Order: sequence, then C-alpha cells, then structure tokens
Amino acid sequence: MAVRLADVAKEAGVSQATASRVLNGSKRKPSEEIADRVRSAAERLGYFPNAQAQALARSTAGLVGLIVHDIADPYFSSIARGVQHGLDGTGVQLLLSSTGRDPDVELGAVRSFLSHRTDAILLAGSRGMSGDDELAAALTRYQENGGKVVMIGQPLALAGGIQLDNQGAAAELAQELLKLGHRRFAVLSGDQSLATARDRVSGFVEKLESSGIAPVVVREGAFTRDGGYLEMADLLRSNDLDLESGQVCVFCANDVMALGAMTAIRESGLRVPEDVAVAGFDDIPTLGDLVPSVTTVRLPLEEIGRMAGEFVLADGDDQRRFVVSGHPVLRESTRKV
Amino acid sequence: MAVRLADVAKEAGVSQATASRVLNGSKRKPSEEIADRVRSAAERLGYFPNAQAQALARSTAGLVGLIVHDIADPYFSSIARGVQHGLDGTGVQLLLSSTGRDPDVELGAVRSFLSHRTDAILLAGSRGMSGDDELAAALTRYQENGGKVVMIGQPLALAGGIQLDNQGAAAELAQELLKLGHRRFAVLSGDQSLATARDRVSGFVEKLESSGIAPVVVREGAFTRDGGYLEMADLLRSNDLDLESGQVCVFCANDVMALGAMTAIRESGLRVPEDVAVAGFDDIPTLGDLVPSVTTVRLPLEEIGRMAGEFVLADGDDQRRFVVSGHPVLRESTRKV
DNA sequence: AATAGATGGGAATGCGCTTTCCAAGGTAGT
DNA sequence: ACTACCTTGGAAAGCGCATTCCCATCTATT
Repeated sequence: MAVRLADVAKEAGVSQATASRVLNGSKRKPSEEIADRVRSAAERLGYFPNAQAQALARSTAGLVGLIVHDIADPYFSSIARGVQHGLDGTGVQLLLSSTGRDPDVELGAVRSFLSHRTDAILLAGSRGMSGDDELAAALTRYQENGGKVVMIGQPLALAGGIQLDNQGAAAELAQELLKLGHRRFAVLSGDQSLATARDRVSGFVEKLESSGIAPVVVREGAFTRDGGYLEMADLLRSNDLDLESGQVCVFCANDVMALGAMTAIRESGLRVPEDVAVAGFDDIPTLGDLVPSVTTVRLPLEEIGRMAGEFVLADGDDQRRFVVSGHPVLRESTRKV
Repeated sequence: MAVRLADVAKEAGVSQATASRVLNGSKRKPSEEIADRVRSAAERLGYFPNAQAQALARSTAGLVGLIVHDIADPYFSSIARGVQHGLDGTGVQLLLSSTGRDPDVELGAVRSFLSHRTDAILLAGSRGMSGDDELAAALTRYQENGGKVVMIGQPLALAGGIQLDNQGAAAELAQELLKLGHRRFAVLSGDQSLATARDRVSGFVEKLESSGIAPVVVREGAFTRDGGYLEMADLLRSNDLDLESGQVCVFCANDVMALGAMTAIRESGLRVPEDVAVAGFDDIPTLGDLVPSVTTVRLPLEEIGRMAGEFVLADGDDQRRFVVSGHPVLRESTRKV
C-alpha cells in the first residue's frame, strides 16, 4: 500500500508526529491552521492509516473476535447481528469464526484471535469445557494479558457476560403447557453435553415432575434441525409415544429442532397440533410465519448480542454477568385438543 | 501482551532471526536440533506470534473482509458460512460487516477494511453502485494497491467473483409455473434499486411476456420479510388481484418476502395455494419445513460462499467470473387448483 | 591440499505508526 | 523586566516481527 503518514506529513510540510496528532484522535490538538493543512494533504493523497501499524504502536487492535457454532443457524446469526449493532459507530471490527462446534477449530479460532490481539473474545453458545481444557487455558492466558472474554448464552467460570435463564424459561414454558391441559410430554433434548440443552431440558422436566408428571420419553440427539427430524421420526416409528392414548406434547430443546420434528410428524401422516403438539425454544425470526405457528420461548437474541457487543467495549475488568430471561410464547402448535 | 519472539529466542539461546525462521514458515529451515530447542522454548513460554507485527513486516495481513447486507438474513448467513468454509484451514481470518444496506455504513466498512489491509474484500448482495460512487472509488483504489475485490451475487464492472444467473433462473421458474397451468401472476418485486431484485423480476416477467402473458400487478417494496408481508397485505386489501376470477400465483423476489406474503395471505383468510399460490427465490434452509412447502429457486448459497472464499485466496489478479445458476424447486405452494 | 560453493546462524534494518521527550516560542504573573 | 509556566511542533525511540546481508563453518570438486 502506497501512501503513508510520512508522505502526508511531507506534503503538508509538517512533521510526522504532527500529522499523526491531527489525523488520529490524539490528546494534543495542533492548531487549526496546521490541522487543515494536514487534513487536506491526507485527502489529496488518499491516505488511509494502516491499522496494523496503529495496533502495533498503540497495542490495541480495534478488533473483537466472535466465535459461534454455526453462523447459518438463526440463533447465532441473530446474535451476530446484535453484536454488530452493539459495535456500530465505535470503529471496532468484528472477526468472525463459525466453528461447527468442533473443539479443535474452536481452539484454532481462539489462538488466531490471540495472535491478532483482539481486544476481546466473544463466545456464543455453550460448549462442554472442562477446567483443564486447552481452550480454557488459552482463554485464561488471554485474560491475564489483558484480553476480555465475554460469554453469550452460557456462563463460564472464568468470564462474565450475558447469560440466559434457560432453565427458568423452560420451567415457565412447562407451566404454561400444563395450564393448557397438556399432560403427556416427550422431550427431544438435543446434545446433552451442551449446557444450553441440558438446562432447558432440566428446567422443563423438573417443572413437570414438581407437578407430578414424568415425560413419556426423553430422547437425546443432535441440537440441530436434522437432529430434531431424525429423533422425531425414530420416535414415531418406535411407537413409544402411544398416541392412541391421546395427544402428546413434544418439547424440543430449540426451534430448529422443532422445525425438523414437525416435518417428521407430518411425513408420518400425523397432524400438528391435533395428534402431536410441538414446542421449541429461541423464537427464531421465521417461527411466527409458520403454519401452524410454533409455541416457543422468546429470547431477545439480537438484544443479547447487542448487549454483549456493548459490554465488550466496557472496562476490561468488568466481569459482571447479566442474566436475560426468556418467556413463553404460546402459539397454535400446542393447542390442546 | 507479554511474550515476544525475542523472549523465545533468548530462552532457546538463539538469535531472533533463527527463532522467526523456525516458528513461522520461512524458506530457510534451521537444523532440526535448533528447531526443537526453539519450539520447546516457545511452548514453555506460551508464545503467540503477534499477527499485527507479522502483517506489518510481511505486508500481508491474513485477513479478508466480508460485507453483507444483513447477517441475520438466511441468504447472507448461508453465504457467510460458505465463505468461512472456503477459508478453513488457511489461517485466514474473516472480518465481518453487516451493513443494513446503508451506503454510508458500507463505505465505512470498506474504509475500515482498507485500514486493516485485508488481503481481499468480499461484497455479498447487490447495491446500487454508480460508477462515480465513493464506494467504487475506494474499491478501485484498493485494487490498485493490490487488494482483491470479489463480488458475490452481483457483477461489478471492476471486479471478478461469483455471479448468480438470477435472470435465467427466474425465467426457468416462470416457465415451470406456466407448465403447471398458472396464467395469472402477481409480482412482489422488492426494492428495484437492487440489481438482484431487478434481474429476478425482469427474468420472470420477460418470460411471461414472451408467452403472451402480462402479470396482473407488479408491486415494489422492501426486499425483506416485512416488505413481503406489507405489500401482500396491501395488495389483498386493494383487491387488484380479483381473486374471484381464479387463483393467482404470486412471485416474490426472495424467500423471506414469500414468508411474509404467506402470512399476510393467511391473515386475510385466504389459503395457500388454493386461493393464492406463492413462489420465492433462494431456497433458504427452513423453506422445506414449511406447510405448505414453498416453491422457489434453489441457489447453492453455501457453495457460492465457499467458492468465493476459495477464490479470494487465489492469485490476486485473477478476475474471472463464475456464473452459478439456480433451478426451480416446485413444491406445494404453487399447486395448481 | 586448495578453493569454490553451499549451509547455517546472527546483526541490523525496516514495516507504518504512536508517543514520549525536547526545544522553542508565548503568555502571564510579580 | 524577569522568571515560571503553558503551548506547539519536531526528533527519535520504540511496538514485534520478517528479512536482507554478512560471516563463519562445512562439503564437494579438481
């Protein structure tokens, strides 16, 4: 890249130091006349500061890293959008890594972020992280060096961030479904090594049990659309649900699972909600446009992302945790018949 | 950040040059014994190269910038996922900017990418860019300085990239719908200042007209879910469709618009496809799980992103254009009754 | 055995910028 | 009028690394 600060300085007939002070928010403001000269020189030459060099000199990069499981998943893309908004206008850029939930890729991403000296790392979604994990170690070292780690969605011993009250919200949902008169439940739990899935399921099931009801069946599977589809199809094939005894309400640990499950239900010739009621979790954007519309727990995903984006810019030692709660949204898919 | 290459070198008892050669893929490979010493020293100290400094010294950053209109839109998030995949294993990191289609934000993002000396800039989605645009100017300067510009989805005079044959695919869709027996069409065109929307609509309409059919009505609106919803609702209220004369097939310039439109249709008490048939464009992931399933044009979005991600790493002067075609997927929403 | 050539390691320079630290000029206070 | 202080611009020292020379040590050639 061609034009450097030194060129601008020469063009303006001032020292490089002065040029730097004019063009980049320094404490010291040169006189208005000189400033004008510098600015117009910069303009004329088409000067762009080299962020790398600035980062090196300032030892702060103006970058934050965001790690998500899958950017194509509406859950994460909504969060990403929020983060982006939270960062708007600050000049901070977002480094994105979509890891496909692969721990190695995740570790690689964190390492890369460390290398790029991102000012903060945002981790969205939960992961089974044991304390002696390499990932945990890398993050800890990062923090020791002044980096900020912010969790989105799941707490982490070592970091603050935005938490979701998955358990509480799931309990609320269970309560509402009970109120509607549902008594027979199945649970598609997703991958129980994920804290998010675990909390949602435990919140739901415990609430049921405290009302004296045990789910007919709880099935584990992938925490994805296909996971929901496959498990539901399998479940229907197994006949464990004993649908002759009446409608069953299936709680899916997230919305995309619910989507898959609903397709499986339809493909086996059953109706939602008449034969099988379905509830999801997250309230991803398209959910309201479905037929039947799907009961879920509304999570302010974008807002969560925004909070995280803003929080990231705050004081580096701020380790607060914000808990965001979600609330049930009852729609047609859980109509009691 | 604490530990530098110099520290590693000292720890290993070698010069910084040697340490550098060992740790970062240099041509010259020091002897195996020395290399081991250096590597173990690096390990012991927990050394991470400073990407900023490397970038400065190497004058290449290992970054590419991706600009999308809205990362929460499945169209773009699918592409982003593909790009990420295309970059996998290369060590290149993705700088993401979701601009909300705001030209100023877009320009800001490009400027920021220039500052960060990204090796390439990927622009997804179309934009009304006149030749004398500031954005075009910035991109041109970027190219002159060795940066690579890659368009995804829309051609741009100054850059290569992956194009979509929106027009051809839309024509194919029209053809198929005609084959199904549809004769009365409405078009929700989205924002016609976007080349993507324009091409899709023109391809569709021209095909109709070459068969002697003119759409009953073409309505412009936002290229979003809400745009589809609002225009459709409005359209139904206006009664321009004259539904008593029979089923109308509504072509929406993208899938999320179709989603919104379908909700509007249902809310007004009509049925899809019995009263109004609906077709979209893109084949976003959730589309097959809907009821009724929605006819659309399948675009290999993720594949497109992946191609772009890989293309980006190719020779800087490679200005080729790849044209990706899409094909109709007929589903229930356009069943002829 | 003598020398050209190859190999391996180190000192030093530069990437582009920020930021002390200095010096010079100005202002105010007594 | 003189000292004390504030303001302004400039010189120069890094920030952490890659890389170009350069020198020393080895190997191959005749």
